[in-house]
Amino acid sequence: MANRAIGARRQEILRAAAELFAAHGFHGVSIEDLGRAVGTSGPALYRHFPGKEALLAAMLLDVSERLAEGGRARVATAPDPATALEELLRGHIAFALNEPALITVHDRELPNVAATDRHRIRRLQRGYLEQWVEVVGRLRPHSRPATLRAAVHATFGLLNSTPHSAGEVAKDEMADLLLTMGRAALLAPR
Amino acid sequence: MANRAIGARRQEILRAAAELFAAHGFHGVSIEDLGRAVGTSGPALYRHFPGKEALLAAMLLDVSERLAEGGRARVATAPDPATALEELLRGHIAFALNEPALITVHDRELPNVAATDRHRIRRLQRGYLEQWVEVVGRLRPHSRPATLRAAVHATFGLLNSTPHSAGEVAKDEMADLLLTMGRAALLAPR
DNA sequence: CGCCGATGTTAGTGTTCGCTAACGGCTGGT
DNA sequence: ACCAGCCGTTAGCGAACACTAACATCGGCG
Repeated sequence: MANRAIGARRQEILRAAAELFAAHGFHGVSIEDLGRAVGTSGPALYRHFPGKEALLAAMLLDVSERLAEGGRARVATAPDPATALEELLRGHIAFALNEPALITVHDRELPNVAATDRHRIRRLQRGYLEQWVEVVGRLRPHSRPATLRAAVHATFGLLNSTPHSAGEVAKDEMADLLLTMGRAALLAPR
Repeated sequence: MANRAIGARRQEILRAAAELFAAHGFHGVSIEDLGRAVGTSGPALYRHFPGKEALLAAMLLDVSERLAEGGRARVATAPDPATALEELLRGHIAFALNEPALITVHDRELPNVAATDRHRIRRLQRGYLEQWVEVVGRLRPHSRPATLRAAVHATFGLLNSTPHSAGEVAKDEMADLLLTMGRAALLAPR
């Protein structure tokens, strides 16, 4: 069985596509560009994805699932809300630092996928956000849910800004910095 | 003199273009789309801008200048670093809340302008960032400049996330929330 | 050997894009 | 009245785009 490397090409394409989409935007990357990035030329991609839009959908679906699943696992094993928040922060920061291109595409290109996939992805994203809201809500019982949602969203903006300031600061220090800033931002208002 | 409304059409086009670029990305908007958004059809735009790219450049240049100039004015009249930071935060938040489309385009579409304009815009952006770094540096004298730059960048990410969570929370409350979160994030690490 | 599924190639199709060309009114100053 | 400049229009051009069609290569297995 050659199942060993099944989908290996797919993953390689997705990774390369993430870099290109992050750098130039979905509409700024052509099928030819995508092919060239993995050593083939153009239409070879249609052996792995039904189209450009479907490729983006697969990518966003994967990211959203990984974020939501990772968050769930971390929250489930945390003994208290404070630890849960700590874990959510660490998980998200690790993701943002290790796969900056994916994070960038994840919060920019949703409008470019077909309605069916878009709804599934949005539900996953909302589920992830609600995990955060619930945890922070226990630490800030006097804040309205709408306020909490806005605060969590703002925190995502903070954590996801990593790709734009890469390189200047070592990864470990950056992780510490983001953790401190994120925690302070989320818990400051009360 | 009809100088009264000189450039009025230009401004109208820029405003409409900002909305479209923010929603669909630079490459996701056609000249026809831009024309339709201001009631004309397509090539009429070439009476006001030499091309699509130049239109984006004009837009980004304007935003960057307004941010840098606004920051300079606010810092200059502040009696101490703490007040200066407060003013920088308030200014940026007001901008982000009042012109969310512009803020979005401002930190996404820089790569899409020609090299000459890109360099001018980047210098303005860097100047704005350095104003923040200098102010925060006085409040955190033990932090390295690189760390401060990363922290300020992350704060911009936090403040600019507004467009993505619009509507759920009233503008005034959102402004307060962002101010508190931004200040806490920037001052937390020491 | 022969076949088959997986994965690539090049050529070509219809559409859309940014932009130019050529032309037409409307308006305000002399 | 006339003209100059501003601001629109439609038609069309060449290039780039997403995608399809038809064919080639190759490894594993009966």
